[in-house]
Amino acid sequence: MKKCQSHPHGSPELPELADRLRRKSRKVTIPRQAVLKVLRVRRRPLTVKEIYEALSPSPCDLATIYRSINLLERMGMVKRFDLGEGAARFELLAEGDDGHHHHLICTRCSDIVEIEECFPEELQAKIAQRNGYSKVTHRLEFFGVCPRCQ
Amino acid sequence: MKKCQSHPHGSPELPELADRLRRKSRKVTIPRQAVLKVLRVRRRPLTVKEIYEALSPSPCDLATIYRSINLLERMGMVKRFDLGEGAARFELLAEGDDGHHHHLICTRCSDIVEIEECFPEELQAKIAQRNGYSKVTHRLEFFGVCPRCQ
DNA sequence: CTTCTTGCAAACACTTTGCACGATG
DNA sequence: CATCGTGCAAAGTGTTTGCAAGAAG
Repeated sequence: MKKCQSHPHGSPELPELADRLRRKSRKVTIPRQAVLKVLRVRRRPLTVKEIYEALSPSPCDLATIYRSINLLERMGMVKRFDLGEGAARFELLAEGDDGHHHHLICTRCSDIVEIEECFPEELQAKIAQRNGYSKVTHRLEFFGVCPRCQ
Repeated sequence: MKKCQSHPHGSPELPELADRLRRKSRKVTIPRQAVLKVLRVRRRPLTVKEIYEALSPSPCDLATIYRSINLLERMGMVKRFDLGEGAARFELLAEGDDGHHHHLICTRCSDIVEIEECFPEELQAKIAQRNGYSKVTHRLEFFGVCPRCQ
């Protein structure tokens, strides 16, 4: 009797995720479903350790989470972010979404807000051109002190 | 008979660096001078391993490089960059320079170009304000394919 | 001669991998 | 039942730390 939430935040539902796995002839296993579920329920980008802890009291091996998350990343279902904390963070991606967006992170409590703004395209084009680079993208994250930590 | 180069790229000279150390009552040791020298001669941000290799055939311990670089960072003489490669990179800072700038990195050969453009201030202010964050900065790096790798 | 640094080795945190057992399709 | 995934343990990075020997001021 599971509630049929309509994609809050654009998060795909679990059955859809299972489908995506099957379509690529990947097995839909307990750990993979669990990882997807955690990523879907928690909104902010999670570290592997956070996923692991969210999975207890019936956790799976850390190695399994790493393998799952890497698979999901290769399949384009999950996006990896490096917020410079030493550990990578992962976010669920809606189908077709390339996941390009940025975050604002509280340097005190690690609260994370998703940001819609992006680096201006014309400016990036100018940078690419001036240096003769092609296929230029960027990685951009903001840091500050959140309201509650001030 | 060392050439008295005038700060290319704004890099401080070695004696000046030694002075900065002494002023903070830190000892001017062989390894520290060596690390500073490597950072000064090579222009691009270097990893600890690169510094280590540049130091051979008379290298010092890796731990010493880590300790030196951390000290120099705390003293504001060196700036750490996380370009998402797993290993941090370090650049020499001119005195007074906070080192805030960005890079364009070739995803094929890891060539690194320094970029003068920055994320627009008004936009950043807007982001900070909308989310109630204070003291907001950003980390921004560009990735692409350099002319030679295309 | 006192204090700070170094080298070495061990310890750490995050992540990956080899292999035999186990579950999925 | 063939294939793929898991748990476990070990190994691999990048980085830090404890400690005794050594160098700088």
